Amino acid sequence: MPRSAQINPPAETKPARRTSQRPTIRDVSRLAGVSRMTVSRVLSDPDMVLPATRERVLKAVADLGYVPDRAAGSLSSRRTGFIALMLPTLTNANFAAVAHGLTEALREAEYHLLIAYTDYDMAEEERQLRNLLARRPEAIVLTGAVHRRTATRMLLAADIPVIEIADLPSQPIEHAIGFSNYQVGRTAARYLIDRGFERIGAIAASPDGDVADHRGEERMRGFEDELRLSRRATDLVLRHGSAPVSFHHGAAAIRELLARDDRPQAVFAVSDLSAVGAVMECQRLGVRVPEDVSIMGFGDFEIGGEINPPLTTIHVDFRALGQRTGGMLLDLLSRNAEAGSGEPRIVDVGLRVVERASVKDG
Amino acid sequence: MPRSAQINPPAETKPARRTSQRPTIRDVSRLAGVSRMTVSRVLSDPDMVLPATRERVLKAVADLGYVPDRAAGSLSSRRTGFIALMLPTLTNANFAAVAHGLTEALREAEYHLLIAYTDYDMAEEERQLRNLLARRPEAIVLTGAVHRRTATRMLLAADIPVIEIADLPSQPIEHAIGFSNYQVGRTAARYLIDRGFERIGAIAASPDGDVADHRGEERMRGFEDELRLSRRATDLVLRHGSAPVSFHHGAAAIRELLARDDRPQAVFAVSDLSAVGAVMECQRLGVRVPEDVSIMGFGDFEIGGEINPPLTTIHVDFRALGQRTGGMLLDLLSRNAEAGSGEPRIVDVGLRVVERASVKDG
DNA sequence: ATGAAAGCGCTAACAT
DNA sequence: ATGTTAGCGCTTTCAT
Repeated sequence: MPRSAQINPPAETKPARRTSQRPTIRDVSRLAGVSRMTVSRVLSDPDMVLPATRERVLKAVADLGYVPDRAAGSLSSRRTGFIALMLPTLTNANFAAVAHGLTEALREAEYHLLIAYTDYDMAEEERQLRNLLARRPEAIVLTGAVHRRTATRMLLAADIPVIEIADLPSQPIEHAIGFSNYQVGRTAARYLIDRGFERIGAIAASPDGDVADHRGEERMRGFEDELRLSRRATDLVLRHGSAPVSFHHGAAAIRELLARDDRPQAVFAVSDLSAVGAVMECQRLGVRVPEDVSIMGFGDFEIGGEINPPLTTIHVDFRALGQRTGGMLLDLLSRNAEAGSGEPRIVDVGLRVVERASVKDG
Repeated sequence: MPRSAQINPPAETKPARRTSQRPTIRDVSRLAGVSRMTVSRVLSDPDMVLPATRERVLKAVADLGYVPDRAAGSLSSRRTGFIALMLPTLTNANFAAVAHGLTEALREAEYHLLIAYTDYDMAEEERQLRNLLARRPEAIVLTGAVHRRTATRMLLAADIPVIEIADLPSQPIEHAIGFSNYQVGRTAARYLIDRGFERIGAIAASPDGDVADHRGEERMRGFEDELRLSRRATDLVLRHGSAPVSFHHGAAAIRELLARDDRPQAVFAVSDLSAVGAVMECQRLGVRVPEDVSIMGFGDFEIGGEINPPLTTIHVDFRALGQRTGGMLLDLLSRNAEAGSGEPRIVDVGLRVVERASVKDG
């Protein structure tokens, strides 16, 4: 191929006192005898380059073990390929499933998930949010409903698509995809009332300062509202310990409830984890489920279906939620390239009672 | 403050046709009437700047809602603040705990975890690895022991600290922190042999092409070796279904084992998940644990301690593993700034049998 | 089909 | 204590 016959060295010969030893696009271009742009094209849009040139470049890339630096690419192209995801915790099967589903949906589109989690702490949410935004994600996904004002402001200022998931907020920041935790509570109460129970209880964590499970509390609010509407007492709704709940929580809470004079006939647990813990504790106490007490959970965790008796629960498809979020994201990001980002989208994925054997008729 | 009296506009006045609306360091510098470097200093090393100047800059930052672009910063400083973490899956409580522990350890040092997972697929590991390296992490943590050759080569070429975790590889790439899965198997077998059992079985997933649970298979190898050393038969070691295992796996596998003429007296499950599933299935079948069959698991998942009878298992502290990895990382990255990175470090966090009620003496 | 110039938004290194 | 210069490693844009 013709190379310019100038006396001064061409650009790609420019020496550099580099700190790192990793090859750059310039090293590849020199080795292949092309300009940096040609290397860039081979890597991003191979058909734009003559096959012969392309092969030469590809060989140079392989020989050097060249891996492009996305930070540099992002800076130039203004596309980072990051999607930010903020979760309360990773050590919850349902949230982990969301992350899993999302990653899958985004994998082909070459987006990379940036995960942060808050440990149910709103101050931490704000800190994490700032860190995330510094990475210039092209969109942000977070568990919805309650944020601090400054957090909301930062979100708005970022000027990227925002999707709130899991909890359907009454005032979404922009897009939302999830279900109503309030509705979960009402549904659970309705279900137990319809089974004919009179003394109905619940177990949840107590709301506690900055570290709180707002989602769980919403479920309890719905639960109590529905009880009241049916003229049932709400004094068997127990707030015990602090979030996040787990097996022990349920065990301790059911013990407390069973010790009461007006022991409940049926109990709704804020999470399957608590519910399973409660069932296990009943086994140990010789209290039969559901004959002596019916127990119902939320979240449809795998373990719930495996215990004896299997747990009646309320199911939300978190993995599908993650995948749908991924779909919406892809759509948002592609049409963002064309026209205005369009209307906020609110999707209720709904919920359903999964009837198993831990609840009988009252 | 004195500004140069040149006719051409000084640098900070330079107009830019920017695509994005987000404020840059230049906007802040203009508003505060200082140079960009001063802004940079206020944000990274505030004490270096006069209090009065600092306040002015901070106000400008707040007024504009300025969030620095880390991609640009990384490019310039050659420090991305990323640590890469590659896991088989996020939907396993123990791996999630590793991620959790690691994040905690790194949080203060302002490192950001880049998580990828392979779904136990080695081809995917390679793809993910390339994506991760393109983000120029300062170190990489991965679940150890088995990698493809090209993956190992990429890791070496990246010239950053590599820590293999969970599984202690026989030939570590560099640093390693974990335990020996082979030893887990031997320990389990030894424990059951010492309890006096003769017919000892095990349940695991069958190794299956590219998608395989090498760690689980290692455990089985150790288990079988120990059985042989004690002249026990290994024909009750059952490979059933495919990884990753869960409750159903254990239920199905124990059914198969119990149906045999030479039904085992004791069974080691490759994971607590399988073990719990097995115990639950026994409950349903009316097979008493441990009277009719003893069951032992691995991983010490929370649920194992909650069921009836509580599960005897082998414990590895994954969260501590994550935290220790974080500590090693911090140390490696700081001393990397000083001298050579030093010797490879291999840490065995060990394991211990947690004796509960699901195993009795044979 | 390929290349040259310019610049993305920062910070290291060297002034002053 | 603060400013200036010169890039970091890419991609955009505009030539050719």
